[in-house]
Amino acid sequence: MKSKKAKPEVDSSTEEKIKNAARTIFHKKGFAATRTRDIAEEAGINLALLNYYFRSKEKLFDIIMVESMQGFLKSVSMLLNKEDNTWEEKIEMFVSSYIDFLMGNPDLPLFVLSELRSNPSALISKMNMKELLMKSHFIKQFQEEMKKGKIAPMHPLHFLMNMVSMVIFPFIGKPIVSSIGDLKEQEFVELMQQRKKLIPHWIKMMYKVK
Amino acid sequence: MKSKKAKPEVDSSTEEKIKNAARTIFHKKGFAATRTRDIAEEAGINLALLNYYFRSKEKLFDIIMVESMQGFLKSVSMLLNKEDNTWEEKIEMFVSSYIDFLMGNPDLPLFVLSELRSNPSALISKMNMKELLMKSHFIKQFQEEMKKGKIAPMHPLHFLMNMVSMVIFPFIGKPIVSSIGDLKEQEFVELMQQRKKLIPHWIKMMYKVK
DNA sequence: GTCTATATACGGATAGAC
DNA sequence: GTCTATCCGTATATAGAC
Repeated sequence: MKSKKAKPEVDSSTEEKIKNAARTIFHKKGFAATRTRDIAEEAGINLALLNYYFRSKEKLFDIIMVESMQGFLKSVSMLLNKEDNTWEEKIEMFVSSYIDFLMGNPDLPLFVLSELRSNPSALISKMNMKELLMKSHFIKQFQEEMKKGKIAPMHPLHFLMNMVSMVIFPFIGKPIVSSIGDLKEQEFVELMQQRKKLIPHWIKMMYKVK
Repeated sequence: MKSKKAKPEVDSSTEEKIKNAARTIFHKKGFAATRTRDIAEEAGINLALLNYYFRSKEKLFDIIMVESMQGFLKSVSMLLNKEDNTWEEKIEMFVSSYIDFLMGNPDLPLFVLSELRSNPSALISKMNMKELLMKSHFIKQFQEEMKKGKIAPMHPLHFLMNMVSMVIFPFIGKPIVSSIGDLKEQEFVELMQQRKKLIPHWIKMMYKVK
């Protein structure tokens, strides 16, 4: 779109301001419900500038979407592929850092998952997550434990789904959860903090062979 | 909208056809991305008829939304308030019936949760889920177990979130999950069938006091 | 690069014939 | 009740001045 200057500007160049505004609003409302006017206003610039920098709403959206997917998956894959920790340690690190990440990006999971529904194969196929996750060192460790008989045998996907779901779901269901539990924002945060310790504990318990 | 006939027609009256079409498309694409023209086409009728029966897109949407919320919560609250089973039995019944329900309505959870984000307090406040769930017989049973020291003490919300998330998340994340695991539709179904037995087992394990 | 003004397209809703 | 044709608001995108 625009060539980088030799001396890069501060992070709030016009282009960055638009991207940040777009990220905020796309995450909150999704592609279809977002109006470019709202992005322009949020960014404090004029509507025409948005098209000057990004040509179209779709193009801007694609950029945000790719970055969001990367953020969504980065911490997962990074941790899962470290070779120098036990799988229990990795779970602790993953759960803790992912909850922190989601506290700063609470709208991201619902955004990614619901946009993926409208747009099934397009992006997913590009980033081959199968290799990334199913053949990761972490999954291998997990399969080792099964061989040793220390945890019950099952498809590794169950394990992955359970861990990720327990971390992510409270953020996806935040409105309902807060309503059911009658939680103020601060109380929600406290519950999430508790889960950093609780989830790894639960995971260690739940797969034990009797 | 339209007064019921004394002899009710078959289920595929025009009004029902439109509602069914609307449900399908709203669930798949959400409110903003759905065009009334698509609903009309899916229903096999003309666009004008849609407005004749439901006045506006919003009105039609509200009807679908309320029904969806009820479906989304009905099986939860029904089972949780039965008085004549142990909590372990209730978990088994809930998980099994809810997974079956979601197999027939795979798009419903993501639909409800993402529309709730745009429309926070509107509907949620109407159906007071706090009373329904937190004061349910099921939660009381759970709290009894904690008093007896049979399961570790914690906020009941953790328990609720974990159970619901393990059931729902695979459906919400189906595109990603299927991509990661390289699953065909049939394989996905098999995994879900397995979870009917696995989730109750995991839940019994994970809260045990050492 | 940034703005104002405007062209153009699209989607929801209605008028009116049958 | 159901259709065709059309209106009209809204949102994206562009032209053109500064």
